[in-house]
Amino acid sequence: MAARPHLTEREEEIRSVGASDSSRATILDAAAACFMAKGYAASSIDDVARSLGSTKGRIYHHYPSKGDLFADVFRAGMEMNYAAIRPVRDAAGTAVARWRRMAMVHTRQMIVTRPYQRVVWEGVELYLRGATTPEQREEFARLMQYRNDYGAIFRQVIVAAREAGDMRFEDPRVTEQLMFVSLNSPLFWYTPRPGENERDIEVIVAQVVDFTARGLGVREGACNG
Amino acid sequence: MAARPHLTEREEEIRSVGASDSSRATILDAAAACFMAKGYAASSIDDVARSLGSTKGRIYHHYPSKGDLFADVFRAGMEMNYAAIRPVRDAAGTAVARWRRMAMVHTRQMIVTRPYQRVVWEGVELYLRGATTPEQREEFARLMQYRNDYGAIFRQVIVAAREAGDMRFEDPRVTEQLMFVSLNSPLFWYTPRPGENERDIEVIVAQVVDFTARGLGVREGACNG
DNA sequence: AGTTCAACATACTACTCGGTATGTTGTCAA
DNA sequence: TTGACAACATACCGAGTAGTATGTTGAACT
Repeated sequence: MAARPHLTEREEEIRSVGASDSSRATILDAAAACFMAKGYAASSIDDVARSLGSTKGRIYHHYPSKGDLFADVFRAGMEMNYAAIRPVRDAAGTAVARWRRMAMVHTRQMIVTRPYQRVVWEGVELYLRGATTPEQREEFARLMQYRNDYGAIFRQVIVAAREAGDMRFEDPRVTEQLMFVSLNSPLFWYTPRPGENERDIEVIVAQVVDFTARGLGVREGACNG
Repeated sequence: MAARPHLTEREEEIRSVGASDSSRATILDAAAACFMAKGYAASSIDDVARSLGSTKGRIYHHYPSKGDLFADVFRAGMEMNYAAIRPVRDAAGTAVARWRRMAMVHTRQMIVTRPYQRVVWEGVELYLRGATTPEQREEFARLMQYRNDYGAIFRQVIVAAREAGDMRFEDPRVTEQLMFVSLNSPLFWYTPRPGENERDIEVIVAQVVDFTARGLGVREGACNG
């Protein structure tokens, strides 16, 4: 009988924390949607709360400030990206083949988790513009580091592909920027159509990745599987 | 003696209007810089005025509202783009050669007139998000038309190049988006270095255009001049 | 049954910002 | 010299907003 209460205690602790996390996740979704729709500065906490049918109290119970809420959406978006490319980043095959799979997964992410990814984009801009309070600046710096590491993964792969003779480009830094801007571009021009299915998305993803692959100078016939 | 006063009158009218326009141009520059630095929503009229060493009165004397000021920066940015590509858009040569010159001029514009072009970018986003008042919406609609016409010029050229067998891509609409996102990308990652000259900019422009050209499937050896 | 506490809602404050109403000044025509 | 007007500056108002302080409630725990 000593183990049961202990187990139940942990179960309920998990369920309790899970309930709180569930509410936080709901807030996070609403915040992502609101920040995407109106941008950070034009979005008010009341807007987010209204879209939830709640009031500010709920949000300030979970987040100390608007900036922290935004940062958490940023973090969640980046974690989604890491989780998405994890299965393919260490897969077997040539560097260019790995890159192609990573690029497709990444681009699909931009479409499927668009609200979060637009917050990531705006978060990067806010940081680069220095539009952050000193306290938030170090948290944003961590998130930027997180994001730069993600970029470095791609950069390593395309540099390896270039060394293997399967890509050709000049400055890796500039090329990384061009690559991400291309792969991320659905953030700005993709709008979900009613009755759209996964096939339609795959068609778009293919075009985006093909364009970017050619831009990176992928050798003709190198891994078109 | 009848012609002299008339001439002087016109001269002074021109000088007078020119002085007013000069003040407006100064305001426009400051507004573009401010909107670029902080974004539309986070920029206040007082911010713009402060950066001019003036007060709100000066701005509201020339512009009826913050939105109109923003729209005028938008318009000015687009006019710069039209003026920049005018000499090359109707030049002789193949479509792909015309495209390359247009692309280089356009990309250079993104770097040289960056504050204005970032406002153009944000203006497009504001319109697409519907973050405009009903009155401003029709002015923004005109500006969007203006911008879409500009995009159509490029689209016609790349479609012609494809028909000539010098490019290969699928959906022209998607491809146009990808092309502009690539060419515009210096807006987001270029930062002027101290002591940078025109050569350095040309190196960047070349990389951006090369990447985009390959992305558009420009045939190997087709116009690398 | 009573206590505690998480998860909110409500009420309020201090402050910013867009816009307006009005005052001031230099300039130019008559 | 004097009105008129453009080009601002100054003073002010109302609306919205981030953040806080406090009230409320249902559920778990004892």
